[in-house]
Amino acid sequence: MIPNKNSPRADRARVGESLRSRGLRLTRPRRIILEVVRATDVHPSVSAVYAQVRRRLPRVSLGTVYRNLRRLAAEGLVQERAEPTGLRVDGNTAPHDHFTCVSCGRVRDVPRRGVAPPLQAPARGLEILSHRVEFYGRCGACRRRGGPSTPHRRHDHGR
Amino acid sequence: MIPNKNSPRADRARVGESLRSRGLRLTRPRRIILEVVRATDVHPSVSAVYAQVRRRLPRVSLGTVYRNLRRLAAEGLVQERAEPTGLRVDGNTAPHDHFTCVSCGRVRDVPRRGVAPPLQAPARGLEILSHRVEFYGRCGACRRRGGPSTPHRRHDHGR
DNA sequence: GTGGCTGCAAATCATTTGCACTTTC
DNA sequence: GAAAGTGCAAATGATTTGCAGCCAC
Repeated sequence: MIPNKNSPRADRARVGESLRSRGLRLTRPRRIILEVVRATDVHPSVSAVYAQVRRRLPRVSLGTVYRNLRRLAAEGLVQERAEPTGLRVDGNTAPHDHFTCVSCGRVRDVPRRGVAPPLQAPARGLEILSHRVEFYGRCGACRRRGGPSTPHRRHDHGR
Repeated sequence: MIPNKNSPRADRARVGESLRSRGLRLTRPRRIILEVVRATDVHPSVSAVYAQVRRRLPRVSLGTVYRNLRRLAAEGLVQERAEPTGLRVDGNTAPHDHFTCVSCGRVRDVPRRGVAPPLQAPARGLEILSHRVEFYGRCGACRRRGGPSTPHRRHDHGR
């Protein structure tokens, strides 16, 4: 929801730098796609990204959006999230966890607490490189709106 | 991998009970689907489930498998997992976490440590009902096979 | 008996891909 | 100028759905 508070100019410079530093060609579609994804924290679907990008670049194709998101994810510049409804993108590269409201379905970032809680292996022989934590529950708004949980889409904690 | 160690007879009884207790009709396809999912911990894809069920009931349709998995998930008898490759099913209803090997791609259950570590809200105003933890790293076999990580499918921690 | 469930086939939706043309380096 | 990237359209794959008949209750 809360979009990036930095100036578009600064963002653009930072985005260009991110791309260049990974040896990615700085094309117009690519730059705009990354800017769009970084400017939000709502974990947009691919078509949402497409729609946004299109505003600035009416001739982009959906295929280009997919290709670039995949590439950007491979370079670690964004994270892909497979949700039951389809692929979504997370432009927040800082370590953080997620909270999904089972009532309205919205996903928001929450700070990761404890610097690196589960780094030791949860079972023998496993080498842990990273981990993710997903919380499920009801957000403030839905809780206030009262009543028992009214699942958004099946009470599906299974992405 | 390690299939259910209980006798098929006992499983069948338990499965029947699970279904009946939720007011679900005990149909042959439904019962077999649940048995199949419960008999493994490899988080099979839908078509893997389909293939297994088909062995015992050659005329089932893929549609029936989908419909039932969705229904069973809604009743909390299985968990659906959206992976980048498609829907997968987790028949383990006990609380547990997951480990995904970034090298071979296999997902295995790992015990949840600490009874209920993150029950307090990670941010104000949120009511936490449940949570999931996913670990990523390399499994014993892949580690032994040596060398630096060779991602299975893009080093995608994003399900 | 009848409502829920099924098999089948067709429909839908997301994602990927081939190719000729642009653009970046 | 060459390689990488793009737009477009068609292909692929996964999942859903309509419908007529079947089965559990």
